[in-house]
Amino acid sequence: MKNPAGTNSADKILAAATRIAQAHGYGGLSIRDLAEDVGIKAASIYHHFPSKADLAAAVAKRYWEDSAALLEAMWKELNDPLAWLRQYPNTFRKSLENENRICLCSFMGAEYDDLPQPVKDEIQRFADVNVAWLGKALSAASLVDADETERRARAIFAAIAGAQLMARSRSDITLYDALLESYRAAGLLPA
Amino acid sequence: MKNPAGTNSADKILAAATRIAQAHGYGGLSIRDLAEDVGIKAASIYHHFPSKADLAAAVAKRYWEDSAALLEAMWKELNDPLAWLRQYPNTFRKSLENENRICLCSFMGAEYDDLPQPVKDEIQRFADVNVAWLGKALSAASLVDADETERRARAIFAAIAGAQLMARSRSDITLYDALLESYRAAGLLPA
DNA sequence: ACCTGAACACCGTTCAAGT
DNA sequence: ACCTGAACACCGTTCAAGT
Repeated sequence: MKNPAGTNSADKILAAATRIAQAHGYGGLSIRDLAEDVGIKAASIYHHFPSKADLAAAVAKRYWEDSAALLEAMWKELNDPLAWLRQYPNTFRKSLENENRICLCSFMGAEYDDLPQPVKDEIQRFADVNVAWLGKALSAASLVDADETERRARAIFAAIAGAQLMARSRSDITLYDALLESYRAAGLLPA
Repeated sequence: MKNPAGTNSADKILAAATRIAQAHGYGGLSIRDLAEDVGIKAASIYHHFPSKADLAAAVAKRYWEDSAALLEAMWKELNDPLAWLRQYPNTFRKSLENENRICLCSFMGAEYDDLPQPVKDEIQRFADVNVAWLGKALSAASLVDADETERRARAIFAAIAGAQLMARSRSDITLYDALLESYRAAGLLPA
């Protein structure tokens, strides 16, 4: 590695592109704006990534990799299964705190029809990683029957994505908290 | 009224624009494509709607009005509170059946940052109408405490939107059904 | 390797001119 | 009233040419 992480152009482009895509989606990710953000010309972006599709796929790949690392760290940091499930929604809350952004996976889920296949694949990996982690946590907590953990994990993931989306469309992060509290009160998540 | 509903140009434009927006969003709604869909030239769209923002606001307005009428009809057709709550997710299922489209409100919720204010307002009305209806149904069913109905109604709406989004990103309508079943098993919706 | 000007195809929008 | 071709200023994207 020549440079520390985040200091070379490709890293800067990926970081800026992620921020833009979380607020404006794939369609709203403008190469000209992105280039200006990074401090180069639009055409120069294509020196680092062969196309917008490749760039977006790289963004989505790094996105789920970072998410996996974060979940792994949380797993090691806490040792209470209920604490894992308590903490989990916070990663989605962070996006809203970050200027009302949402999960890349949610935005691109909406844009699904217009996504290049490689981007679709990486986006699905994000959901897979999250659902798998939730399944592990649910199993450890012994909250639902073994043959129901996978289904429940998916339901929790979908419901949290929906809560994030609704909170964004009201620009109201307290709505996100209230929705999560309702999920807990209803029994979808442990109280 | 000169023509039956849906036969004049403005109606055809609104219907086509709605379909496009449910698949590609506000940003993905191209006036040129829309015009071709309707069989006129792009410039002619502006004879019926002064701007894209006005068109989108009209689309969103009609969308929640249609939704309100549909919910009203369902209310009158069935007389069992539990049947209302059973039937409700079907309206969202219909969008997915219709070539993997999603609720206009969900897509534009993601695009929130890029929406003209009049469009934002109409989109919020859709959520308001749906949450209010769900609240009425929950009250009638006496499923949750009176001071919890509003919160629960919002939670159900958000969770269903999330399920629809996740199902779209997998192009898998059976996933939508499975998620709804999990919500019921978990206690978010009546079984 | 890294960057760029210029070109291309597209977009929302306008307008004068048609029926 | 309703429609249109042509034009405008713009933008994402590409590519050949620079250093």
